[in-house]
Amino acid sequence: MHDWREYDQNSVTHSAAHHLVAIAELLVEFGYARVSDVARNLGITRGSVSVTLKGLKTRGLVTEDERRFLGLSEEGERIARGVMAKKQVLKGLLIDLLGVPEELADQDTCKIEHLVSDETAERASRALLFLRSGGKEAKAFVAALEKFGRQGDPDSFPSKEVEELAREIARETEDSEESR
Amino acid sequence: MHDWREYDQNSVTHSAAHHLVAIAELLVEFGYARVSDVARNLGITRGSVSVTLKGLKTRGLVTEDERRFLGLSEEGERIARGVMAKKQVLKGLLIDLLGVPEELADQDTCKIEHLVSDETAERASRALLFLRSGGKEAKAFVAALEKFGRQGDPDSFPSKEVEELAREIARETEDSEESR
DNA sequence: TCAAGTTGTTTGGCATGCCAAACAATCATC
DNA sequence: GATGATTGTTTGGCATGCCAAACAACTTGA
Repeated sequence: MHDWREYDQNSVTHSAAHHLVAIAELLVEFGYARVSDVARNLGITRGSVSVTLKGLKTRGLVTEDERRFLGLSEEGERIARGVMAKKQVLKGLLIDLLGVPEELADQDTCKIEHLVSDETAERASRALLFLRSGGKEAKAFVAALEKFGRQGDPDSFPSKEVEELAREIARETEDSEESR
Repeated sequence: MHDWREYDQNSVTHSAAHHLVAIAELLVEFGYARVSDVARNLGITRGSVSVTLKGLKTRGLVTEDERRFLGLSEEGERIARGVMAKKQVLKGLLIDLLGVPEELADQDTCKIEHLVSDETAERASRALLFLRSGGKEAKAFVAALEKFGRQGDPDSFPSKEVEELAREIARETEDSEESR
């Protein structure tokens, strides 16, 4: 049995994460954030934001002053920073390592940003830092990978080659599970 | 404004994807799949599965014979294969490239498997195939990355270093957006 | 000042996706 | 063939998260 339903069993839901990030971004960009601003930023109605933020205030993640300006608690800011950092790192890795177009990298990471574990994100950061360190192994790898990538015919996913690869990985994983 | 709500705007939802994959897996492993088997595999009740599959049958993704044995239509199997292949490829990349422990790689990819675009998955496949091709650039890169990774102190995510990296990427992205 | 716009909230509605409980139908075993 | 277990379905309930609409409380500009 898979624990697959953990997909939103993080400290905050996908929705909450985005509300927090929106506030953080607005604070940086404009110096303030109100319900309307968050709604505009997320592309949803003020009513929805109002309701969601009520919960986040109760949970002590979001603050509001007497002039209805929103802020983030220490915890709220920590979460927002974590989500934002994950997104940027993953996006950077997709672009720099895999050569994904920026637009698409943005879409993909937007969906998965808050789902990736801290450890995986940390490791991704290391890889990206290494890639950007300009070391010769990094340069050689990216160059060789790009050349290698061109060999593939980009028909619809998954290609037969990829399916074979997937089967291989599945076999390996099963083996290691059996030996437990 | 972000298009962040596209996170389940794929051809199938996270839930549906898992139902399809469960059927596919059961068919391979046992040769048949019934509602109960799917429920057990997913860790949810038979009632929930019954309701969900009703929809998937209507949409022509799942079939059922007179003995209540479930099957996948061509389209359903295509989707299931795609999701499974994405998961395996991403998992392989996390393990082989980033050195993520298998258990964690499994958890992470389980959450994001059906959210990643075909193109990104295809590129990830290329990278993994290259890594496994045994070329000298690949070996040198993995070795150097592992060494490089050890330099970091794995405190809580995101470390200051990672935050700085994230800010850098954000700056680059903003620049490219402005110049549009 | 007062009409018009902006803001935040509340409410009822909808969709997804899960559960538990009650059923009916089928199998299995003695 | 009766008993008990397994199977699939239906139903009402709950939680999340969105919308639209109606509202009250403000700004703001002519």
